[in-house]
Amino acid sequence: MPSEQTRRILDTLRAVPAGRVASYGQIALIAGHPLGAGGARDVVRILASMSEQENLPWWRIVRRDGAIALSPGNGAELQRTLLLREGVVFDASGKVAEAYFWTIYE
DNA sequence: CAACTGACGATAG
DNA sequence: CCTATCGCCAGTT
Repeated sequence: MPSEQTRRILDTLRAVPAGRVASYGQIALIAGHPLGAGGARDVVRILASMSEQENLPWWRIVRRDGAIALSPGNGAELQRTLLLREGVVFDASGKVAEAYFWTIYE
């Protein structure tokens, strides 16, 4: 069973609108986690093991610099495809433009 | 129950 | 600009 904090993260993840992306640290911050870099790890672990069973939009989570976090061959290609399908655009370096990052105000 | 595992991120060099 | 390190700790095996 997920802890209270974990559920908060799960909830925050589900709040990310389609066509938008969010960083691990951002999710942690919104979920009220001890932040910086440590909190992001929680998001990572949670997504890494529970994304499938929890019905989470794991593909909308990217690194703070906008790059896909997954290793190539481990789902990175799939993630990129899913995001493109939602209207997210990648720049020449294979990163998502900052403009696509989610903000809690909308 | 102990060990293992990381989809990160900030900072320093 | 890039690489290397360190911190962080729940969830899975």
